Amino acid sequence: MKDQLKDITSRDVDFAKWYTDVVKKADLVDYSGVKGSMIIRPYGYAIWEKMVAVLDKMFKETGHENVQMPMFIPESLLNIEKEHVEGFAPEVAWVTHGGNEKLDERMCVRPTSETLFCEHYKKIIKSYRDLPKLYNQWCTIVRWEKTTRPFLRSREILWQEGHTMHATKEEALNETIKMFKIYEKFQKEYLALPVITGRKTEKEKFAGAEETYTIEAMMYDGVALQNGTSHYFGTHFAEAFGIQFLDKDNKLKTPYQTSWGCTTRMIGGIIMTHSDDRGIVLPPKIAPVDVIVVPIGNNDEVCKYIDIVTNNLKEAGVTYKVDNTDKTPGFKFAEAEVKGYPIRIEIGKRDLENKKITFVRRDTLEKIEFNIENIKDIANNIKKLLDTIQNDMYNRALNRRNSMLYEANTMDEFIEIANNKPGFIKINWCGNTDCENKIKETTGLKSRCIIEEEKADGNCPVCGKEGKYKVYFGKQY
RNA sequence: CGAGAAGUAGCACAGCUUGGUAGUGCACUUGGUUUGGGACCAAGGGGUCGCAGGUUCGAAUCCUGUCUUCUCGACCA
Repeated sequence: MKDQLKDITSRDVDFAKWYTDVVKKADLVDYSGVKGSMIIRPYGYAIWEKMVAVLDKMFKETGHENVQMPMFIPESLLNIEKEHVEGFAPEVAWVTHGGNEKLDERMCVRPTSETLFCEHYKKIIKSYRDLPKLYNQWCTIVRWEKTTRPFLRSREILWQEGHTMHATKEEALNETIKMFKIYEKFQKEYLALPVITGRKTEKEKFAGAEETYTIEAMMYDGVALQNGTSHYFGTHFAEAFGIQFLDKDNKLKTPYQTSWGCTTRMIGGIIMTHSDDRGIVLPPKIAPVDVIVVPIGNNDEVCKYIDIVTNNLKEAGVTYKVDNTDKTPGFKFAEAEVKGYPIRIEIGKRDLENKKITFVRRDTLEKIEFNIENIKDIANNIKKLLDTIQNDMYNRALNRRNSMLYEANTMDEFIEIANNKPGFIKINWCGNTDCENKIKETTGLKSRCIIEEEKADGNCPVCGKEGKYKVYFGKQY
């Protein structure tokens, strides 16, 4: 068995090249003629569909409803909330009309839809009885990024954005945390990503937000990937848009707002966390197909067992595909590995003569012999193995991440680690943006998040003053 | 947006220096033999050389512009 597939650059030789190689080889995306606008191919889109199905269910179970808002935002509407416009100004894409019709007003393609939702909420929120409003939309947005990479950074972004309005501050804060926790649960349990979660610093939070909570995943190379955010806006937008409601006490009040979003970037996150030199490795819970069945040789006995196995899998709700192409087994194995099907079942006459079928785990490439006398039990065994793979993938990623977490008490220590070791560095931070900026200037590292469950127990390595928070710093994609 | 590299068949590339009929390998199609880690034989199909100008009798090749992709920075989910 060759260690590395044809045409895939080794992960440890050139991580960036490896990433684009596996993404292409697994047929997840293709480039289009438009910079930063990738074509998501059927297999890549199937992964997104699985993510959408799980998340959408979680959103609906927590009372959210889906809507579809306009794609264009008039300039005057975008400009209503000041911090928001300033934050987004550099990456907004403006629309010009090529025909004879003159646009009365410049419009942009939505970079995010807070303003559109606010305009709508102003119309439909009159009473405390209208609250909360818990809306979400699945759509694409446009942010004019300068450098683009498939899934990690594109100009057209496929995502989900939730926008909610609440009668009280407490309720809105709860919503912000609730959705943040849903993202965390989803990424840990389904994507097998051992994410680090916390609050963004003043410098790093979303334009216009009072608080931003973030999901930070660490990739194989120790670089951070921000995989989802949940924002609490207070009444910033609501005030700017003049949204008010009459409360039970007959007083006019301003509602409190949140928004939260995650994107196809998560697909990039899975790949950069779990995959290897042979191709992508998908966590079973998000893989479009659980099992690839590879027949070897072609005789009645093999066909018979293909039928038995697939019928059992079907009944048990395990998704599968049979590779009936006339390629050689070696080709099929390699193909199955590039695509990252969690389990491969090999059914061949040589095995059948010995009363067995072979399972191969994609994550470890371990071969497991299964006795065909227990064939009725095959689906249960596969289900158990899928669970094991899911757990093992999470634990391996967790161990790897933990091995790249560091602490620094002095600036010298910080610089030493930043220059020599990939990963995140934890410090006691005084809370001053100047210190954050200084770290960025000297090492290029930015704050990932404030760790809420840990208390500061030392001084800020930059200014030497008493630390207020524990904060992770790291490079990011 | 700054620095660098690349774009020739679906993919990987050669040809360019020194302008003169578009090449190789893999993939694809058909027929046959094969089948436990990327099979073999035979016959075939497919490209206005990223795009637009220019120089020239003649441009994949020289010149200018432009678009896309990759790498490294700065900016961001």
